[in-house]
Amino acid sequence: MQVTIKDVAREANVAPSTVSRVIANSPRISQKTKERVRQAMEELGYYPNVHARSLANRTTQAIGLVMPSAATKTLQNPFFSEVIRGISTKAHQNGYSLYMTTGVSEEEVYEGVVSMVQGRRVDGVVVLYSRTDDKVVQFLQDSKFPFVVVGKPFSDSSHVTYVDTDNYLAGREVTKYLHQLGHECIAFVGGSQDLAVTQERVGGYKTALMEEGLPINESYIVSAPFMTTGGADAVKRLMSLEHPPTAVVVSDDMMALGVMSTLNEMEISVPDQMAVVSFNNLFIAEFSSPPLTSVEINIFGLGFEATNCLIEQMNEEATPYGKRVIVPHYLVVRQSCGGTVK
Amino acid sequence: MQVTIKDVAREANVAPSTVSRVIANSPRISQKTKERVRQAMEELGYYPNVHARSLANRTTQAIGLVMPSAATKTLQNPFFSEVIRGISTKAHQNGYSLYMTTGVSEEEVYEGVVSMVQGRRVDGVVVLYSRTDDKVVQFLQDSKFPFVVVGKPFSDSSHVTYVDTDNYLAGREVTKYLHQLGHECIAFVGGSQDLAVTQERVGGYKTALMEEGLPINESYIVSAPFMTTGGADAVKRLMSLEHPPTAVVVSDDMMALGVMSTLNEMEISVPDQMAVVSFNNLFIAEFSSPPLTSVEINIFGLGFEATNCLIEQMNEEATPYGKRVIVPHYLVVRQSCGGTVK
DNA sequence: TATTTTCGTGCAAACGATTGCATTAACGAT
DNA sequence: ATCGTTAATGCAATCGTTTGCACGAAAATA
Repeated sequence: MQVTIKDVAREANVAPSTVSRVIANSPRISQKTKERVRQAMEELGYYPNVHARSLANRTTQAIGLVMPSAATKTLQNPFFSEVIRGISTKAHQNGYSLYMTTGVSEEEVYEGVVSMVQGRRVDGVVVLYSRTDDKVVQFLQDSKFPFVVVGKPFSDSSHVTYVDTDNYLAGREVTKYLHQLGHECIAFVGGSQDLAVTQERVGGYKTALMEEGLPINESYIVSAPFMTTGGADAVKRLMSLEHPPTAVVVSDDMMALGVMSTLNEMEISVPDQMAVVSFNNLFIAEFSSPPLTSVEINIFGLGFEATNCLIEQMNEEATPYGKRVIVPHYLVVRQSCGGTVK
Repeated sequence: MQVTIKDVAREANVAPSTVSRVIANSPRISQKTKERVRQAMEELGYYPNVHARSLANRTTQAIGLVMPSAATKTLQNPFFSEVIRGISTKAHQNGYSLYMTTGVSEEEVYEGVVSMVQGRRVDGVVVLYSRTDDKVVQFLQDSKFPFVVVGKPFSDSSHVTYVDTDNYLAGREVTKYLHQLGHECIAFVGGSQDLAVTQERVGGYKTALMEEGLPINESYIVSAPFMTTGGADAVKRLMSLEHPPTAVVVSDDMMALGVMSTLNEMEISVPDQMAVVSFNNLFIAEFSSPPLTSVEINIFGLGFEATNCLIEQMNEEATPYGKRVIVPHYLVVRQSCGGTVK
């Protein structure tokens, strides 16, 4: 049977309430009693029952994680391990632990969130993706529950707190970078169009083209829904154009891997015949051949900052509504873009 | 304020206990009442408070995850995302959710486990790594708490339930495969020596050499503690030997990536001058250049099966102690080993 | 019709903490 | 010696469920 607070109380010759106050380190308890109680806790190997505690003080010391549905391949992207590492680091520092539900469909994920919020299983939620018209964000907002989004939420983003990379800027920068290297025909390969990241990055890409006086060619913009495998189709489509591009901006390292692998099969050499630049700077970027030039977006930092905001919000130290944090990024130049094109 | 069971009871004109029984779908409640109550729940948007529930029935419907400490790079290995995907799929199917603590040091991880077990936060635990002399496994065993290990636990493995690949066999097979291709000088690059996987795989490797009548050359066996970067040192050491190997067994795809990248820098071509084979068959294996020949170990399945065992154990349907499940593996041949060496 | 079963429900005691308020003892001030 | 303070602790209600047992009504049996 479990050791309860009463056992400790009995052992230390005090009331349960006193033990509780010792746990909370209340100044109202004398030093002497505290020591006696602590000793008793030690001896009996007492650990407070978290559920009793949560029930009584209406707090859980847990943060909920909302991930894309387990069915999708998205989850395989090391991006997630890394955000979670950031989240869990900050969470741990502040004594929170992590809680996750999953579901195979979006509907199930949604149900999971609802019951974790309404069932008071967590004190706050980090949402790890953002797509157009998302029920989850809507729900969290309506129930006035503390939450923060990693990435830019679509709906009403002015009222929700989120942590993001300036993807628009990053998209613009890499495109300009390619132009500086001498490329005039620059394509864009992105993930699912209803992800905010994709839209932002493609937006930056277009702006850059305009600013540099290059034409925007819609057939240069392709989206490949399935991460790596999708890359293959995208590349084939691009290369079969009358004027195939000489450089390509890929919206994710994983996808870039797929793109390069396909180019390799087609015996198109990177970077000589095709420059490739991508985003996220996952550790595999360093070890691909050729090593990828990629935008470091500090994924760990995104998770860490998000959790930071969430904790502020839960403690009601937060700005009333809708704080946004932009984590800085920078381009890491490796070999996939080669040098200047003559 | 939260909607409680009492509110529902009032609304439906029954006692709270009846509502509770409706939730549990007890056969003792008439169909008519059930409907009335369900309607009331619907109307009020009732969700049971999980903590009250856990407190009352001493069950949490949650599974704890023990991961290597967040400090290590280990966590970046996509291996983890994939096991977790397996775990969460099975967990979700059976109405369990996942709970994780982390810590920066091993000590903190241990403390996390203790308080999650003693605090009754979870009903069972999946341990995602196994090293020599592990306090966590020891503790779980001593407290007779349901748990299962992914990978082989060292201590007293006969009494603990675990799910694993036959790493010994796999190590033997790939080594023989390389020998069949004509290689005589086969090296082994592994991760940390106190991980069970490493020891098993190296064991299989040695056995194969013996069985094939090849000498065991200790300087051919190197271990590289830090995943990818470590690969560099390992390769350099191997290539500076008087008789450098012509093939290498690498104990993990990630590390193999590092190895190939270093070989690439040293202008040693894979597979022409060096054959590389590795384990895990992560999706990146397919997209590296050259694509990696790797042992598919069904990581998702490991997680899934582990959770399955755990659930059996928690329901006390399990064999008393120490069940072991071996998930089958097979070699996926791609291009990193080339064809037969003359 | 009287008596026993069965069925459907309610009562109230757990589960293991927290916390507002009451209580007691000690102590200095009058 | 009495009173008002203050400091340290205890009492008991509360958090929102579950569940063993009791109870009354209806159905089945005698």
